[in-house]
Amino acid sequence: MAGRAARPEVIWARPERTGRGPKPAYTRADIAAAAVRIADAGGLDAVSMRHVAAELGCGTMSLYNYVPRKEDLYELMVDAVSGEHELWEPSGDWRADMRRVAHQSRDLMRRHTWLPRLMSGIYGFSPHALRYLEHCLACLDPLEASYGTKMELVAMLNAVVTMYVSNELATAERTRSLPWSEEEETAVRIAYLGGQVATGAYPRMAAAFAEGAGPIDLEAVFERAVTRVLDGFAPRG
Amino acid sequence: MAGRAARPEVIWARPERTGRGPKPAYTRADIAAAAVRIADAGGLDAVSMRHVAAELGCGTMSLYNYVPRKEDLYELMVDAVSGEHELWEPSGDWRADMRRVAHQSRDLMRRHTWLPRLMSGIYGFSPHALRYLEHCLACLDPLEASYGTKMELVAMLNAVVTMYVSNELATAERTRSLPWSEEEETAVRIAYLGGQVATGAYPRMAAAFAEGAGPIDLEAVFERAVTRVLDGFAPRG
DNA sequence: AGCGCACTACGTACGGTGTACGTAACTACG
DNA sequence: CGTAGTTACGTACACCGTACGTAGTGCGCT
Repeated sequence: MAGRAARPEVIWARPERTGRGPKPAYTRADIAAAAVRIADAGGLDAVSMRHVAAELGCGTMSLYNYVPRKEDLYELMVDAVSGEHELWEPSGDWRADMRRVAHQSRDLMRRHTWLPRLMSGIYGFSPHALRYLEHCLACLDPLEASYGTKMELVAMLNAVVTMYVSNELATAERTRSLPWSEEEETAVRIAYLGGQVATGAYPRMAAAFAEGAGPIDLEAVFERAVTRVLDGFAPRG
Repeated sequence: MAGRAARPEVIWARPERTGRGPKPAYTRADIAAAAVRIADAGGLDAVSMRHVAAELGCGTMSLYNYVPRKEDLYELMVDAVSGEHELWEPSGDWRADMRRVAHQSRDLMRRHTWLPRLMSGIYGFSPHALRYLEHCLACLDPLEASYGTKMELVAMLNAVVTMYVSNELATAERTRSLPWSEEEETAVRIAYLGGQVATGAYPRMAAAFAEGAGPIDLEAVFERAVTRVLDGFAPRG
């Protein structure tokens, strides 16, 4: 009758250690690290309670002492890799600093390709997320704007970076690990798209694809996107 | 030895009807509609092959004649609701038109709250997505820019709208359907956040929360975000 | 006309999932 | 010191995606 109390709390609010029973064998950081290791190696779908428990070397159900629901495990994972954000002394040039933040976020998501999928569903302010946000706000000190506006800037930058990496990964993933060769794959897609476009129903799409015949410079796309976001918040003048 | 040929093709490339065997009992639209109905009522997690099949009134495995993998079912769903986009004759004012597009996207995601979760993982250009894109490009005809730039505009607008609705839904979802009362929930969160902030480690976060004491006007946040995106693409002057 | 094949339909079965629940060992607090 | 609250973990259940086999159906070819 231990009253596991499946109250849907925020996991960060529940203390990691309540000095009553036996010492917990693992820390939240341990568990998060194990889950991250699995996700990095085998993708997010490989992250199951059994799998993580096995990686830790404990029984499956023991995990539930630390993590009330799997969703919370996800939160732990996001927080863990958020800790990889390198924080620096703000330079005084908020645009340069935020640019650097954007690049770091992108690198982070490239390193942990499951991150974009999880970012959309996370509510809470995890410890590392707080540190990250505080750092962004510090970088934005030179910008004359309300904190509300600064938060909007950070949110918008994150949205753009996340979407960018999602697209990047989606196209990259598609070219890999298919029984078809890459050329055949793209050929099939081109054929389909070409067929649709050739109906004449989508003249502008046709023009767009004709225009972008060569390979797209994704790096340049990213830089432009970041620049545009920052421009939108720069004081007019 | 029917060679079900689980080739990872694009579902839109495979013809809906190959005039050989018995007539299919359902169309893709039927299936998509059933799945959408289920997702609207019970959330995305309620969408299972068995469930959708039951809703259609057929055996579970019959579904696999129409949809090779569940992921493709998702694509069908996204395409189906994309068809709800109302298209109009471009007004000549591209900013106004894109603003309207943004509002429509937001309404669509509010109506189908599972959409944001799926949007991140969809690669292909479904029929309705093509129509939608073509319409956006038509609205952008007055804007003097390359099609590449216009595509970037649409992508960015979508990213921002999606992220906005995700946040909106996340906060809305949290206040609902918990054994706790809403007041208690927010109290717990405030207590946690307040505790973190009170450590003094996050002075700017503290200031930000102090500043935004009142309820946030989400509508205004959305308008500002859209405006900023569009401003970023307006010709300098 | 009639054969054959590609297609539909669907039941069964397998390996996986999240997690509720019960039991046993353990430790800090009253 | 007892006892309450915690950790540890095995078992069990409902559900998932889907591979596979079988039976029936009707178009296309000879």
